[in-house]
Amino acid sequence: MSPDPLRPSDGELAILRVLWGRGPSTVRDVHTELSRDRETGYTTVLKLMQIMAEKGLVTRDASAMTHVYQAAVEEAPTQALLVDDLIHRAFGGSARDLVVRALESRGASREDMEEIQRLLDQARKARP
Amino acid sequence: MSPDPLRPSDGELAILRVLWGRGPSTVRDVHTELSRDRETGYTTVLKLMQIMAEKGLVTRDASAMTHVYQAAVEEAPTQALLVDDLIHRAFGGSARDLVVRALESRGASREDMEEIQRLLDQARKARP
DNA sequence: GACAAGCTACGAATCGGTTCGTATCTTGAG
DNA sequence: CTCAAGATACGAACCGATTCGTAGCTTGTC
Repeated sequence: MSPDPLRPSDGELAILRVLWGRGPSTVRDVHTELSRDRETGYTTVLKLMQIMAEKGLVTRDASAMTHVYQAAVEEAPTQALLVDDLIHRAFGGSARDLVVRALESRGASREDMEEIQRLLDQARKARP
Repeated sequence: MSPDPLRPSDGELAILRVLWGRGPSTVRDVHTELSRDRETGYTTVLKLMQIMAEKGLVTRDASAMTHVYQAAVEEAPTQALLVDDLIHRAFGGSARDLVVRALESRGASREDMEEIQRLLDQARKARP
């Protein structure tokens, strides 16, 4: 029986994003990267990554003294999981309502909208 | 100095959604409504709503013995806050990427897409 | 081989969110 | 008035996530 797909916490997600971006990395790599944004202790990151390994969010190669970690979950499905979660928690299950809010957000530029337009056209053809 | 806008937790959001839907409600109203989905104790909901009142997420009318609570934050801005939060935590700030994932989600029907299409057209006219 | 630097392991403290038991108050029915 | 039902208040426990100090293990350099 495989465990339910895991919902990464805030800290876990931050680490996953580094791993997705950099590929296999050491704790130091991740810590250095995260330190650009937040002040955070080295052993804090280490501990978190150890826990993530236990949970199956990352795998690690411990053959060398300095372990090398790798994301064990893919970016797209994880994002989809989080989006789905929010859709249910805050939008009563309506993906449309979430998209509406996202487009209202100041984060959505004209180019974004054109990109989305294109994706919509594609989706329509694929799913007529 | 007004406090930062509050990010409601899971439980808080569930309660807010009831208040948004029902309008001013008693603890019992909310508890009854929530009990459709989850088994949850009455005093648990009570306590949570008391804390939310302290935080300013809800207001309450305590003039009668049975207090009446009301959402103190609006639905749309709160949703926008949560969407923005997710955009930054999981999508590196790209609203577009979030929308893409949302549209891929099984939750987005053809009608949703058409609705979104319409919204996009509107948005384009408004923001040329 | 001894040391310094860098690494992992791990226990403990903390924190916010959540849950619930219990005490106390209010009110309507009899 | 008395009692039972139902409400609020509040402390305490619990839980998962996070943080960090400290101990102990490698390894490269001299």
